[in-house]
Amino acid sequence: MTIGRTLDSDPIEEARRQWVSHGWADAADGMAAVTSIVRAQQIVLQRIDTVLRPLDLTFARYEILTLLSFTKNGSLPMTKMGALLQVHPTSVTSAVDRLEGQGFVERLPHPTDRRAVLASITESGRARALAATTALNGQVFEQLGITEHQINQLRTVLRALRANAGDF
Amino acid sequence: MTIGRTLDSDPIEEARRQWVSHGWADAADGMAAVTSIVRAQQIVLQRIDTVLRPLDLTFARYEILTLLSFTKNGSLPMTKMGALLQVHPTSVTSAVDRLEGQGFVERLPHPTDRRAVLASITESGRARALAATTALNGQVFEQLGITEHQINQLRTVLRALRANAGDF
DNA sequence: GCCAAGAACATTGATATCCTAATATTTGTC
DNA sequence: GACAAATATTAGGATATCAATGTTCTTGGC
Repeated sequence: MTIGRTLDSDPIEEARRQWVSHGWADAADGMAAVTSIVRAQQIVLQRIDTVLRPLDLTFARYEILTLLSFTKNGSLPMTKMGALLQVHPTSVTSAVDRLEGQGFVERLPHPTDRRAVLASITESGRARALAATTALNGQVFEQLGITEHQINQLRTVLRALRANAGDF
Repeated sequence: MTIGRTLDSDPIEEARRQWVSHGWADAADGMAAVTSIVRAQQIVLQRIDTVLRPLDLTFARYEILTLLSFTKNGSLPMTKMGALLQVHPTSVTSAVDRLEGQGFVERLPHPTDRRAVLASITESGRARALAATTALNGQVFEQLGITEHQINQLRTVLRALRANAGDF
């Protein structure tokens, strides 16, 4: 469901004007950029969830399935997945709980470390991941509504932001 | 708390390479852009929450307080706030519940529409909003770690994306 | 003008997710 | 061998979404 009807002006630009007139001009552009990121994430995640819902997946679970499908033998330790996907260990646990209940993943003991647990993708998990990727490619990733040049600007700038935050 | 240690390479670029080698080159850049947006939002929201936690606020509640502080008489109907901030009515209700419990907002009857409810900011709400803005400006909005030029690129591109999604 | 049907407003309850804190077990190190 | 670190989990709190509900307003047919 779309939230609210179309507004006559851009709320973020309006907020930016408020920042300037309150004497916070030095922070105005940064505030607008941050708010834009938050809003853009809401938009794309909503589209993603709409596409994934018929497949009984969320974006977090889709990311795990796809990551596992890319590995050599289809399995990774829980902690390793959390590190690669930048999510909390608890989120990995709950997501794998659900994926296991759906039959898309199974937990296996780590061969050498008895503390660790391997999450291993099943055949039906592979099939579902592929279906999800196909749907997302066609309905989201290729339909962002901005130019290829803008997409690459976005990637470059956000990579700088992520690098500065210590992401890699 | 930071999640995971520093990785040797960019996970998003790695995913992009996987996309290309699986024959999904047309969607690879869009996938990378979307994933970058999601990750960037995690980063900035985590910083924001860290700054706001000592002030007993979340970003959603901060947005409501700040919006109210910008209005002429410090009050707005619930629905109007939801439309301006692009959040669901239920989220507005729960956020105002909490703000009311904190004494930062009070509910007032709408003067002409008996269905509607006005949320009105209190004096302590104004003080808290100002303290939060000062903290966010100094510790987040002015410290994004990217250049002013990149900030403006980000605003421009994300504005196009939002416009295309029907945001305004 | 009157009234019934539909729309809008706010809320509640149910569900899912994420984050924080705390815990039990296992591993590694001095 | 003691002590610290790592791994995964559980429990609890907060938030967001969806579905459904009660109330009030608005509109269109008569």
